[in-house]
Formats: sequence, structure tokens, C-alpha cells
Amino acid sequence: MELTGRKKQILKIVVDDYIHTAEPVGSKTIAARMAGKVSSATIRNELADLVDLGYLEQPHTSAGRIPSPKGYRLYVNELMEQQKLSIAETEKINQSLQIKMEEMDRVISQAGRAVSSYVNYPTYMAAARKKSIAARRFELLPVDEHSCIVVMMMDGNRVKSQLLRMQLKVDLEQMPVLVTLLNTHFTGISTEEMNLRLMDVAEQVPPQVFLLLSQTVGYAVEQLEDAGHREIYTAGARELLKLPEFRDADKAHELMSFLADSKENLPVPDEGAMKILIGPENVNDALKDTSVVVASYDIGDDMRGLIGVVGPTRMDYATVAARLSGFADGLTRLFGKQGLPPKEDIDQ
Amino acid sequence: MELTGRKKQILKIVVDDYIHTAEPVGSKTIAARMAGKVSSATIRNELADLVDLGYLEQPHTSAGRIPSPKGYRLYVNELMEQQKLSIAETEKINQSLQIKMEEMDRVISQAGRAVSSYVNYPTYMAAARKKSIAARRFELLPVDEHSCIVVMMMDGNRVKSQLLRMQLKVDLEQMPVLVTLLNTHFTGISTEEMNLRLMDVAEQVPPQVFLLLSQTVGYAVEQLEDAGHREIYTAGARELLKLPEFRDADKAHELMSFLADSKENLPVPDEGAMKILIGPENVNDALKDTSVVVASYDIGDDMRGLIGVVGPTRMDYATVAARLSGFADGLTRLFGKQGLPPKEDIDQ
DNA sequence: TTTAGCACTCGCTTTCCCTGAGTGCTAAGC
DNA sequence: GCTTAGCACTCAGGGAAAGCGAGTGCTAAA
Repeated sequence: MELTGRKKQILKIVVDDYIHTAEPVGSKTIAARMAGKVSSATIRNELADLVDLGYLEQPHTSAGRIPSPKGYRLYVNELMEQQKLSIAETEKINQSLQIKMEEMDRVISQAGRAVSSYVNYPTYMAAARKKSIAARRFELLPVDEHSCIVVMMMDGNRVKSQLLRMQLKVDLEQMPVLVTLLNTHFTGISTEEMNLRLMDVAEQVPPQVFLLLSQTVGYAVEQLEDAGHREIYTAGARELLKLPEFRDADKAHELMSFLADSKENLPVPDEGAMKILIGPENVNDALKDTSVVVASYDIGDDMRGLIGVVGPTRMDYATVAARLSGFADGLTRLFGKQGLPPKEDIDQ
Repeated sequence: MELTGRKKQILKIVVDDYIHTAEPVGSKTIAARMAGKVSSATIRNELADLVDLGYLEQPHTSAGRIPSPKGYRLYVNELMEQQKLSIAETEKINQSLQIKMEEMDRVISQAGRAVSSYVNYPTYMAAARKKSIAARRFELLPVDEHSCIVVMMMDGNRVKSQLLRMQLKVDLEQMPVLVTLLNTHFTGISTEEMNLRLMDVAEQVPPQVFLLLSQTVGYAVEQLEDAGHREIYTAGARELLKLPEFRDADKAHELMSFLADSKENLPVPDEGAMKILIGPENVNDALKDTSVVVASYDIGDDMRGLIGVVGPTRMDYATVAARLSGFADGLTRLFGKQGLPPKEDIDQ
């Protein structure tokens, strides 16, 4: 059933008010907000209807009304005024994204902190890889008899390198053999295949070379798997403590622990879209009393980043959504294919 | 004035008890703990003395006694039983240090988390560099006309690499010139000097080469400065919420914010030693009501790592100190010069 | 010096009452 | 039929009062 215009107006006022005060909203307040067009008694009738329809709730008989999840949902879908970021705000966001970005990990966690301090709610950040990643090229730079630097280039122009201490003395003449071997047999394939190939090659090369090879491949596999890993960072969990609904230390602790520990089960939005999950809409039990706003942004061609904001159900959806998408846009611009700065590669 | 043995015994009982209950300790409880040797009345006399001497405090007239900072200090210095870690605990600690250690940063933050979950207090971790760091060797690996991989080896066998997109087309013949230039003029010096040298060289080389050079040096300077940076990680701040003294959300928030923001002003122990700072002994205002236990460990030859635990003044010093030094030892063993695993270099 | 005894203190908890915001309902008004 | 004024009713929150009990300090005797 479609609500009348006035019911919607009232619902909007209740949500707007409750979002900022965290106090149940009474009929008188609403009447005042409506500039005397109607009396509080009329409002009361309407409120009773809205409760019956499930858009509002009453904590107890003699209290005002608060929005139900269904009410928030309608608010988010229809009533909420799409907030535009001011130029000053956009500027601020862009400034806070001027981070030294040598390492993806660092960018992600830094951006998370920036978002958190800007929306005043806890956030989580993650990078989701779209497809798996493989090595593209190997180089070995000898350092001394017992060590050399392995340089590995991976898909997405990521480069990783490390000094490897070899278990045996390195014969300089073997180096080119090793490099060719690596580049012909161990590029463009998954890490599982790399391990298999290593077995295959075992019999075809002299044992010394094999030892060095397996050490190098071991390093490569480790790096590739690590790059494919999805780690979740959280930031600003302490913001919770400022909210009246989390003044209870136990509640706050519970949610914080969840945020800190949960590595896999936080909401993920559809590609490119922003997603708002209100209270019980969250599948996850620990989030049943909270709302989550998640946005995604592009990182290069094979990855996608996530920023999620966690707050009470009475979160200020309009503002959070606007700021979050501001950040997501900023990050997409920073990482996206078009308009790359000369320093294209954000990793390592 | 030296305390009598009995006074010390009483003080120890008060501290031990208060550490675990967070409740003022009364004369009766103490008498019971002393196995009926003396009556509660005697204890009361002694307690009164201890208050006069400043070792105990009385929250209000009809409450028991709690230790004063001076009391804790005496406890820590003389009374505390040096706790030994059980074999099982040592084992556990070593297990939790089995972290993939490609990046120093990650090791530090991971170890912080492990410590925190093991002592149930928030921790902070930092790596302090003893001296500044310089480049030792450069390599350039051409990728295509417009990009190549820079590999830089730094002091302490750290290696960093990145794909650089060059602003101009790269002439393959110029590469060796560039590498020689880098290796002869830009190794073993500070970043400031590197910038100066760049100026010097400007006139001696063709403009194209200079452009590439300055881009590479720019990257190098950035990496070196970044490696010299001291970043502080905190972990487990939420543990505070479990403690009765931080059930107040405002208090908890305040301390958490301090821990999250403070980059430079957390206590640092003397080399190799463990340091315990009790309440007002902390110079820092935000820590005046808390105690800090800090240990340091060795990381290779030019760095030192820090682990600090922050808790209420009634923190369980004996246990925390034991576990913390267990971790510090574990980390020193992992990083220290002697007994290196084949994979020596912990940084990427 | 230690101990038993006892009056006293004072924070905590519970109880009770009051207040006021807000409701639901009814009956009159437009 | 919708809107409004009026009024009785409900109920959470706050404050005062009372009782409880852990713990003290002091005194006098052992």
C-alpha cells in the first residue's frame, strides 16, 4: 500500500529528527516541524497508522515514535534528500587522499582512517581481486656468492623483490639458465601449477640448479598468494563510543571485536554500486542492530576496493552516503585507468 | 624509611588482591589471607600506617584500601614475584610469532596483535631506527619503451623495487650510463645529499638522461625516507572496555584516541631493558591514570623494536612483564643476527 | 604490642513518589 | 469524513529517603 504524502512527510520528519537526537519523536515536535499546518492530534492519528503499517515503533506507551527498519528503508529509498558534497568538502576529501601510495595495503588502511574520521563512524576497507594473479617475468641480480636479488613482475604491473640467501654457493654461469627456466616455465600460470612444474623440472636439471630454482619459486609462490589475499582493515572503531547506543561498554566491545576479527563476512556491494543495509537486513548476526553503507571503487583492471561504514540504524544515511561516494570517486580517480599520474603502479 | 616485613607483606596482599578484583581491600580480607596469624584490628593499625606513609589510599572513610602509585612502585621493585613463563606459554608465544614476514610493517603490527590478545591489554608497537639508511646499489630492468623496473638495495639488505613509467622514451643504450651514474654518485649517502648531487649532475649529463635520473632518484629518496620513518601501530584498544576502570565510554574513548593518534610521544625504554611506568610517572597527561610496560627487542643491526602494553594502574605487572619479555625474546631471536633462518631479510 | 569490642561513617541499593512528556480516545467543529 | 480540542491515562526517569553492610577508628583490656 502506498503511503499518503502527509504520512511520508511525517515519516521523514521522524527519521530526520531521530537521526540527530537519538530520542523518540513526539507528535508535538512533528506538528511544530510542519509549521502549524495541522494539530498534534492529527499527527497522533497518522502516527498510529504508521505504527500499524510497520514504519514506526514505540519503545513504550508513553514515548514518542522511532523509525523501524522498514521505515528507514522507505526513507533511504524515497524520502532521503540526496546530499551533494560542497566544493569545500570535495576538496577536503581529495586532500585527505594525497597519501604516499607505495603499498596497496597502506593506501587501503590510510583511506579507511580518513573515511572514518570524516564520517565519524567505524569503517572497514578491503581489496577484492577479480581474478587470480600470475608472475610475468623474473630477473635475478647476483649480490655475492651466497645471495642474489629476485625481482618478480606480476600481472597488473606489480613488482616484488627480495634478497634471497641461497643455500649453496651460486655459480654465476648458472644464473642465465635459471632465469630462462623461470621465465619459460613459471610465468603466466597459477601457483598450484607452479608447484607442479617444479616437480616436473626436478629431473631435468642438475640438483644445484634445482635447489636454487625451488627456493626462488617458493618465494614467488608466497608473494603471489599474498598478493591474492584479501585482507580487511578496520579503522575508527572507537567512534562507536561516542554514540548513545554504544555507551554500554559490552555492546561496544562486542561490535568492535566483530569488526576486528571478521575477515570474510562483511557485506560486499554490487559492482560499482553503493549498498545500504539496514539493521536486520544484514545477514550477519553481529550487525543485526547496526546499519552498513558500502561503496566500491576500481583499482586498476583486476581489482576492486571496498569501503564500508558501520553505524547505528539511525545513522545519517544521506551524509554518509554522499561522503562515502565522494571517497569512492576519489579513489577510483586515483587508481582508475584513465588519467594516471606518471607513477602508475601503486604496489610495492 | 624501610618498611617492616609485615607492612610489606600487607602491602603485597593489598596489591595482589586489588589487581584482580579492582575493589578496595579491607582489613578482614587481609587477615584471612594471612592465615590467622594476626587479627583484623592489628591489620587496621598497620593499614593506617601505610596510608600515612603514602603507600596506600582510601577512596573514602568506610572503604578498604587501594595501592597508591608509590605502593605499586614498591610492589614492582621489591615485592612482585618474578613470574616465569611455563613451557606451554613459551610454546604458545613462539607459535603466535610464526608470521609470514615479508614486510617489517606487517610483522610489527601482527606481533602487536598477538601480544595484545595474550596479555588482554592494548599494545603499541614501533620500530626505532638507530641510524639513517642509505642506498647501496641500483639496477634498472627495461620493460618496454616507456617503463623499466628500478631495483634498489639499501643498508640492512633491504630491497625495494617498482615499475617506473618514464616520461620519455627510453633509449636502451642510455641505461648502462644511468645505472653507473646511480651507483657511483647516489649510493651510501643521505637523502639530502642525494638531492644535492642531483643538482650537481644536472649540467654534466644530457637532458634526457637527467630526466630519467631525477625520476629514479626521486623514487629512491621516497623509499629511503619511508624506510627511516617511525610508525607506531596500536592493537587491541578494545580490550580497555573489559576493564571496570574504563567502563565509562568517555574515558575509554579518550585513551583510545590518544593511542590511535600519538605517533611520537609514547614511552620508550632504555636499550634492552624493560621499563614499567606507573600512573603519574608517565610524562604524558593522557597516560597519567594508566600504567605502561615497555620492552624492546633487536631487529638486525641498525634497528630496535618496541612493544608497549597500556593498562590501568592496577595492571597485573608480574604477568604482563613476564609475557612481554617472552615476546621480546622471541622477536629478538627471530630478528637477531645469530641463528638466522635462510630467509634472512624480513623486509621486502 | 596485640586484640576484642563497639560506635560510627558512608557509598550502594532499593523503594517510593513525583513529574512531565506523550499517548489514545471521545466528542465537537468544519 | 477529516480535523481538532480536551482530558484521562501511562510510564520512564529523576530525586529523596531509608536501610544495608562493609569497613573504619578508637578505647580498653590482655
